[in-house]
Amino acid sequence: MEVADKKVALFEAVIALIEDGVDINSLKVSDITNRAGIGKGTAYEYFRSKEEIIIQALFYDVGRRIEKIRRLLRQNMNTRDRIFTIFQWMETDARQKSSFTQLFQMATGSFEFSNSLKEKMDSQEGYCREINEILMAFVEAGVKEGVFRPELAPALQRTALVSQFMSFVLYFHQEEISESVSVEQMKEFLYGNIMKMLG
Amino acid sequence: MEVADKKVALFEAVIALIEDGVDINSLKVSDITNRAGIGKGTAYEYFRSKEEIIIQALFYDVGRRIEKIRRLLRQNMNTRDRIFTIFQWMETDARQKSSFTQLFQMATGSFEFSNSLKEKMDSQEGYCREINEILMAFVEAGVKEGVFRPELAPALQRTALVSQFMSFVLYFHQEEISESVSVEQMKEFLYGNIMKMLG
Amino acid sequence: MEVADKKVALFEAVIALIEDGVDINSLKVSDITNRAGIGKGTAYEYFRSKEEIIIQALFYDVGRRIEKIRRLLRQNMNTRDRIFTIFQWMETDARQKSSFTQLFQMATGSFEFSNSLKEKMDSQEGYCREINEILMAFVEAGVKEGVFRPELAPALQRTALVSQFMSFVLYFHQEEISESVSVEQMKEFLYGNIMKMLG
Amino acid sequence: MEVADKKVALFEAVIALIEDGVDINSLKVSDITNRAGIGKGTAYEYFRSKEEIIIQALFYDVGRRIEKIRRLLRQNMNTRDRIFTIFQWMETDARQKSSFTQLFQMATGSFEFSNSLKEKMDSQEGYCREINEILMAFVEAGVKEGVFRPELAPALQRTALVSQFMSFVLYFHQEEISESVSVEQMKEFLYGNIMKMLG
DNA sequence: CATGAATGAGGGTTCATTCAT
DNA sequence: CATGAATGAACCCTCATTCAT
Repeated sequence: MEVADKKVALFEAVIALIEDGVDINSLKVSDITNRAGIGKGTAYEYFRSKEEIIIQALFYDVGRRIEKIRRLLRQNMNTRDRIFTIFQWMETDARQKSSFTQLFQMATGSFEFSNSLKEKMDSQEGYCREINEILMAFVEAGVKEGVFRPELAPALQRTALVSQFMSFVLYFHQEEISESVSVEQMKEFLYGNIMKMLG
Repeated sequence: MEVADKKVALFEAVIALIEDGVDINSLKVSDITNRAGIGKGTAYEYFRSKEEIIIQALFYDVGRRIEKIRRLLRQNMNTRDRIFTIFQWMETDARQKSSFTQLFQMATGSFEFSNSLKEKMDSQEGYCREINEILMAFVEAGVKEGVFRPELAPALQRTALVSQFMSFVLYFHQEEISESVSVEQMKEFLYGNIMKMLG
Repeated sequence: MEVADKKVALFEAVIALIEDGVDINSLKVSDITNRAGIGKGTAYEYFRSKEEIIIQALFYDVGRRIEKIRRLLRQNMNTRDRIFTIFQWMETDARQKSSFTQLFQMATGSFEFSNSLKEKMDSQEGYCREINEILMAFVEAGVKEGVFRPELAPALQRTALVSQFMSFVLYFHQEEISESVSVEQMKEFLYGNIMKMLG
Repeated sequence: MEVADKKVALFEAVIALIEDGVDINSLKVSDITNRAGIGKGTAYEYFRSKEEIIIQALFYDVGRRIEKIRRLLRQNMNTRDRIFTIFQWMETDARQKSSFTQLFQMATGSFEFSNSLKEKMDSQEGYCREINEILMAFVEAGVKEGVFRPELAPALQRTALVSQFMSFVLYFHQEEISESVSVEQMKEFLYGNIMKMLG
């Protein structure tokens, strides 16, 4: 447990730094360990390289957040509530410079980080797959509930869903629109869009 | 003009390297100048730092592509044709690791590059505004044409539009779906979504 | 006694590692203590530094081996038998990467180990003196026995002796010759050389 | 040629440091470049690693010295003169902590330096072979001249020769003997030994 | 102007040593 | 006492930037 504690302390430090706006590519080991309140050398008792720390930190964070949304969605509710639950979750957990954004960038392929760690990047798909599973379950439940059209290919339904969730992320990054449209209005608009596309 | 030539040569080199899959954060000055076929020191005759080169290169590329889509959209056509024109443009110009993707990442905020250059990042909004203008003109034309509902706030119409364009980018990054759904099917699906949301 | 046991355990570990082919300059404290089966910190209860451990280990090993050859040579025998006894001893005790080789390298001066420990290096001459005593006693006995010429300065006689013993060490390091000449042939050749030089 | 100059400057710096008594294993890149009068980074324009610098420096030095002894031995002379020529050469070129000593230690196998460069160590045998060739030519010439017994296997003749040359090196490292026996006396003694063994 | 050789600041990593348990 | 987790000094190497030619 001690070991896990130290690892987690480093993870939290990485996440905190990212949320503070430090670019992932300019994170220094000393920054991380200082933030974690431990010595520079100590990090190497638990990880073999800086990259290992950062990547595992991202995975740790994303995993934690995915677990959370999973738990939230397990509660019985209808599709509308589920969609708003996801909006709520994104608002608190997947906003800004969080590791969710990092993940998204991984998905678009530009997060290379280092040539030697592409292998690890593949296991990242593990999380993509997890997210995908959540989305597919979401789609399935919507169909079962009778609010999503069953004849539409699930992959396309998922695409439509994701498009509105991405819009929600973008909303937070566009000062201009977030000033003229309230969060609640935006949620209703996006929800309406989903229903128009899939209903 | 000589000067502009050298600058452009450097820009093209940066763009070529990015399209070759080199991560933007691991671009080296020597790589860029070698690719541009000029001496390493020469780059510093025209730019004050590596970051200046790269950022201006991205802007150069994005600007050129925006100019292209502007020109394409100036041709008289209906909304459907305009949407497919944009799809077409994205397919050839904004695919992969292009500067469009980079721009998108700038938009989501994680492309910091360096703490000392945040100021330059702000001028990036210049391009965002340009893109925004294009989109707003697009919306306006759709309304004028009678295919987009006029009562919907333009900012929301734009959001809906962008969501489907983003989905198109994502489509190219998801092997799983790009294998089961053809590009044409996806275009039709996304077009349909736009019409459902805005029509 | 406990204390001595721990020290000896560390010495044996150092010697074992050297005989395993680990370079003396890349020995790590953790390697040594792991091999000795004790905790890393414990080593510092008995020694002030890594270098102290290693140097003392070498001395311990060399001292033990010298004691052995002393004992062997105390048995009454003639010069020829004594020479072959030394060959035999070298074959089993002073071969390979043993501390004898290390000692030899100390003698040729290149084993510095660290600038701060030159003082300790001087005490190393203690062992040189011991070896020297053995050799001088050897020479004296040879003269007394009447097989070594008495008119030759003992220091020179010793030089001649050592030259053939060194050749024996070298023999083990030259695959080319150790394949074409058997150990016994080599011993006879070197013995003959000694007699030619000193007889 | 410029390039070669820089390389040679680094080689000379390494050699000078070694002759100053700095241990080969504690040479720092900054020491070397400071001594060579160039910037630290510059070394990496010509070599890929510190080890490459040091190893090539040793080879450079040994090669140069071997070339010198070759040239000296090419002059027509009898065996006695050749032996004294080698003594002379050792006195000026192969004394002390020179790269010759380093080479000798490589030969006895304890110069590991680094695990990743064992391959290069094999090419070191190139020099061993060169030295061997010189010695074998020496033996052959002695036999042809009629001063070395032809019936003795060349490998054994070489062993005998080397034993006395090694004794000469040792002589310089033993204050005790170098104080009581003059260099010339030692040379005559060792020469006499060679003739007794091989004549 | 154009160059690329030279530079050195900066950062990742190792490992001897310490000290709280 | 014994331990091994924690530490940070030390060092190799990279690469953006400079400047003499």
